Amino acid sequence: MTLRLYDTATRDLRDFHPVIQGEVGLYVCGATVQGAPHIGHMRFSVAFDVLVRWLRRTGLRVTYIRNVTDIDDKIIAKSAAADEPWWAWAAINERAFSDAYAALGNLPATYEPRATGHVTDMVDLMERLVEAGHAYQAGEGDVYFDVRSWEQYGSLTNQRLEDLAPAQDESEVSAKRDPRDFALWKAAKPREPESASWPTPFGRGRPGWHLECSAMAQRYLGQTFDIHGGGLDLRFPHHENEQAQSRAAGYDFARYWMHSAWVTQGGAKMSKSLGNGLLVSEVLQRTRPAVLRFALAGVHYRSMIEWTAETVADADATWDRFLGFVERATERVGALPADAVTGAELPAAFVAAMDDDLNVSAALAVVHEHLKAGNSALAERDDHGARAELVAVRSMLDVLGLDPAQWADTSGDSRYATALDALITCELEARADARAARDFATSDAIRDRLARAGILVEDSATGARWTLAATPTEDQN
RNA sequence: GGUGGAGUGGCCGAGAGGCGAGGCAGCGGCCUGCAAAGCCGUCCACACGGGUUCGAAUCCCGUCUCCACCUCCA
Repeated sequence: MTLRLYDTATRDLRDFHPVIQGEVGLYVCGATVQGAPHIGHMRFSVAFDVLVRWLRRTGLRVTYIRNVTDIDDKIIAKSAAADEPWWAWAAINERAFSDAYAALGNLPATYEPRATGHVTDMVDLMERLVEAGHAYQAGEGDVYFDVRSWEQYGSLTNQRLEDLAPAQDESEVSAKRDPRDFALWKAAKPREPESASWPTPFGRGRPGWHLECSAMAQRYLGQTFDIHGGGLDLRFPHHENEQAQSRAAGYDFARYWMHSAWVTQGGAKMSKSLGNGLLVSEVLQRTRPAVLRFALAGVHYRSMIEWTAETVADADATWDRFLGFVERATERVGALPADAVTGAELPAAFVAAMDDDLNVSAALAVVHEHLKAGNSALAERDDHGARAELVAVRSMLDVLGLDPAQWADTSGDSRYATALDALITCELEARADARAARDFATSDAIRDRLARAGILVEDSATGARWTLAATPTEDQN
């Protein structure tokens, strides 16, 4: 069984064969750090994190590049409005993105290059394109890619040049040979800070968005690499332009193109301009990070996720089921060594699902089957069976970045947890005594009192255990 | 207008010619002093209209609805 991935360029599933046996180069377009991340931004990061985890789990060595676009029109405009230097504004938001990526359990990228750190690479690429006759200087220091010089323009998104609507910005059109030509380089403007421009043979200016990614991908992954990813909305013009300029410069560039779908609200794409962007930081105030990750990662990466209260509630319930089993099983059979999870042989059905273009829904169905078997084993006091299913469940969830044992809350001072457990154990002992004496009024009063504090009591086959309520109850604020 | 995608049971969501997807909620049962958790059962759907086929949610033809990109966007 080989991995099959949906290639946006060919619009079908293709067997995945890396350029270099055993290694994968993956470039994913990261964020333009003009503002704080909303949950829609996390969709791509989670989707490609699952891809990276799966590739690595199957034994491939993955070089994962996720760039940061830290110079662009909006960053300059917003920083000016906020009276901050553009680079400070970019840094603040880059930090917010990094925090959000980490909070959702995304593995760090191998390298996370910033556009401003690769200006010379971009200028080199631009000069090469000008020399080859695929780009030209216009006006003060603008450099454009000549789309008519490149016959294959439009091949990524299956569009013909004559079908593309011409750009509407009249002021820019004048300098271009063709209104569909796109900027490789933008001349410095008098009102913009001088630090936001760099010298080039064509004059001072700053890079266009598309050029950045072509240059950085080549710097870290070479002239030909395996997979280029990003959000679906980047297909055109961004990725089309990247491919055109890279190939026109003589490089093969990406061999597979993958695009993740987005998060919608009321059917519309979540975005700040529509005012429906839920900030990650806001959502995490009332939703456990693992639940947010599950909500984003539990659906196929090419399907839209309509975000409602029920989306979160569903994810919450399922996560509790995962967590509950792993905790109960671990209490019974003891903690598993790390390599028992990461080195376990995965159920064949799970492998088949993941190999089928990362079909996480089908993969999760396999998880649920093993979870059910594990719960049954626990009920039958079959420790061998319970352990085997614990290994299966945790190893599968680990591939999705959702191993409950890894999401255990280790924040804060463990002395508090120990003290809390001791106190609750006292309560549970008192309750057990009352139950033994068939004084159910007392035992229920204890249970109710704990419940009001957000502590849930379960009577398992081997005695009472307690958990914290998943979501803060309604009376809290 | 061009390009790409989607419509599956109360809800979420896989599948893609015959075999139970899975989950949530509901209902019935088991377990429990009662609960909770868990387990078992139940709920048999595929936008619409035709057609092909022994057999279609899955193929073909037509229709409707929705979304996205074509301007910055994960």
